[in-house]
Amino acid sequence: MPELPEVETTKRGVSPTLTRARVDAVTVRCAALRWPVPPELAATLEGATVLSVTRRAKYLLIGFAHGTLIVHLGMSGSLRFVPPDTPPEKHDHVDLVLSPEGAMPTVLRYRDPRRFGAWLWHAGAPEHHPLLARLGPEPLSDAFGGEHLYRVTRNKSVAIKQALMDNALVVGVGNIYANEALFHAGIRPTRPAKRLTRGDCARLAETIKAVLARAIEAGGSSLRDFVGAGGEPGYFQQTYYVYGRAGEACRHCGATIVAIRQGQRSSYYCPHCQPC
DNA sequence: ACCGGCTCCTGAAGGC
DNA sequence: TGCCTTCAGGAGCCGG
Repeated sequence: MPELPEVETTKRGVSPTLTRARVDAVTVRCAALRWPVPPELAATLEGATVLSVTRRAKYLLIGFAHGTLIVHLGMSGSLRFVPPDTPPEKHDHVDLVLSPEGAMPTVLRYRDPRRFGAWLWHAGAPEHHPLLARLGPEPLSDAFGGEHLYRVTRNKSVAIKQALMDNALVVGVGNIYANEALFHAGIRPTRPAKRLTRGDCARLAETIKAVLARAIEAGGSSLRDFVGAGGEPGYFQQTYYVYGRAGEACRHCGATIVAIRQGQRSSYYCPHCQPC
């Protein structure tokens, strides 16, 4: 499932080819994503040139002179380049046929089996789009840190694990990295957010940054997958300390990792390393 | 303002 | 062996 590191890796992978490329054609085979792909998307993009590829939270922002293409990978979405005339496979929902600057035509192909992703168009500045306007700070930016985390959790009785996944507080911390960061900070996911001390928040903010930065670094090695017609781009298996390890031994102390449910999500923790 | 629950969808996993 | 059921998950949205 694409978390922020996968989206960042995807951005870095597609950006060199996509930037300054001209969109020659847009094929939407299935418009039924999380929200309908706008019917006029093809007419809007055809003939236009990509000016920039950026990321905000888990949204990829493909900038044009007249607006922004907003792409979200949802749970199972992926982007890759394929040669022109490559037959689409099941779940290949959208193609951008591109003439990259100084290179042969190629196709940016979007696959998304579960169709939780999104392809949207926004004519104004992307930061004013309703989906982006109320987002919290980027976790790897200086705007996010212990002080911010402390301040925004003071009135939150919700569990810290759920607070971390609230995009209004901080973006890009999904289920996997919320669990992992809490483990490394020694904080149990069920603790009410407002019960975290300044020190807890400082430690937790640092482990969030470290865990995400490390995953992005690991993702760099998969960038080669973007250039060929090859396999799945950007997703990388890492060694997790708690996520998905219910019943297994803690890598630090050997205690048995516990799984619980919090707000329709799986949480995992070590009862010894995360005492409360 | 806050918070819990629902929802979209399909592949994978589990049970008999 | 195979079919049927259950479940996970990002995150917006709605109702209390």
